[in-house]
Amino acid sequence: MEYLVENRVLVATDCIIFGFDGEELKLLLIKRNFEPEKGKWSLMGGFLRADEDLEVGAKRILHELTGLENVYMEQLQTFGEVNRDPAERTVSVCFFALINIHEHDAELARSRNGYWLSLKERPKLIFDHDRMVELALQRLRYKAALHPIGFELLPEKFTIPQLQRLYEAIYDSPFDRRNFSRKILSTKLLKDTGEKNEHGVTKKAVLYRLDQERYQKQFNAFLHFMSDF
Amino acid sequence: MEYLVENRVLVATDCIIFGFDGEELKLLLIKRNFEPEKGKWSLMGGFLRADEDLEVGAKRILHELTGLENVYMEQLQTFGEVNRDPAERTVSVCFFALINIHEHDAELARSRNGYWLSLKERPKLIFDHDRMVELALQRLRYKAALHPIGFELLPEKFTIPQLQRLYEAIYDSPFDRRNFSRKILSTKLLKDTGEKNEHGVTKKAVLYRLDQERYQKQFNAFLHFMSDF
DNA sequence: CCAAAAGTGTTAGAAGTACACCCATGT
DNA sequence: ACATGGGTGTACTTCTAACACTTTTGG
Repeated sequence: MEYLVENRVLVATDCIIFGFDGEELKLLLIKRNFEPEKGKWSLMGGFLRADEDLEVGAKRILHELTGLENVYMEQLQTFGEVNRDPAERTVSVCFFALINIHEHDAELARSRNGYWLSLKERPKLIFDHDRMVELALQRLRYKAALHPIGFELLPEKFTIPQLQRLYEAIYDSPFDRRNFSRKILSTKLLKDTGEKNEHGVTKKAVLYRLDQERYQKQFNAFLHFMSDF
Repeated sequence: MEYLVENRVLVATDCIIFGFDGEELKLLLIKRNFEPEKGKWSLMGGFLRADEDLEVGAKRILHELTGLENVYMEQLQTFGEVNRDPAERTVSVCFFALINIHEHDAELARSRNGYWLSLKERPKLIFDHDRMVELALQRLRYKAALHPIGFELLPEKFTIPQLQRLYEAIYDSPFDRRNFSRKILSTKLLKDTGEKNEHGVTKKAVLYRLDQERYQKQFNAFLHFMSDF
């Protein structure tokens, strides 16, 4: 009795894609050139296929826009209000992804009408996508305060001041340089590469890379990153 | 093209219902007297109706088993592997609930074949329900270390030793009495009722109640509860 | 030589942890 | 009077937060 076709709904996946350009957090958003809501901005999304695992579907959708695989991606929440999509009953399982903004396939993104927009100054999005972004930001802040996920947004080699600018962007507030660097180094998650940043216009900063082994081990260890948060 | 009936799936809701009997954490589980998997144990679940918001559906399903409303309930995660339900493609949005075990409608639960079983010694559950319980416990531990949600599992008036036994059950490890009580009281979330526990066989402990006003305010404030965690 | 960003150390206060003694109650 | 569990204080250690000077580099 409960297995009626009328009770089946479309399951969609929407993806909040974060990037960092060295100055501020960005979102990869779609300027829709298709119906519904053509011409408006939305998250990247798509429908789950009948023969596809949920996580696989989410990764497929991310891949279709960025060309990337093996990306940090986490399930955020499922949105299921009856009228969230005016066209048809659709339940959306949201994911958020952290990617290195310089590594994605920019042409592919552009061909799908994807644009990197400032998180803070983003346009209004369709449906309940604004709520999704809000929640994703909240989750990112929460998570990044306790777990070392920020690195996912940076290139392989990065400096501590770069990392600090990232955290300042995430929390939209400044941190003390000395305390920040001490705290980060005390986690032992960074390895000195011996190299120095060539792009600096002043004193060149030391480039670090993640200590992958420790990173894997400590990932769920519940560090205490941003105490001021 | 994507709006095919074949791409529609059933959306179910499963609910991990936690309770605390003063000694250990319990789960409200269903001994299935219906197909599929008749005779086996499962979480309480049901299908989302086509005209029903997701959260409303989850609350309906919880209500059908416990008779309770206004329960602490939080979305856990959505499980969507293709073959998770062998009978038909079903995506399950999981919720977990914290309830005061003495307040639910025991007859109603029994009439639906609901039984409170020990979390630690629970039987194997059907489908991917064991994973759901694991994840729910993990989330409960995570959350309870930072937010004051434990109170949801206790009666309106409770003693600090009771609260401590609850936290010890959640983390399956002992805490120091003196530090625990100092830490809890320092949050200012408890109000002394002036009454004392009548059930004690030795010294009677002071009964507290939540300071609702502060509770609401501080709920998202990111306290640091169990530092030993 | 000046401006701009990187690197580093110290100190005071707060919070966390470990630990011991006294009190109230029922048997 | 004794066993059981409740209540409280103190000292030690660790973490956090605030803060200033020196170094490197390009222009």
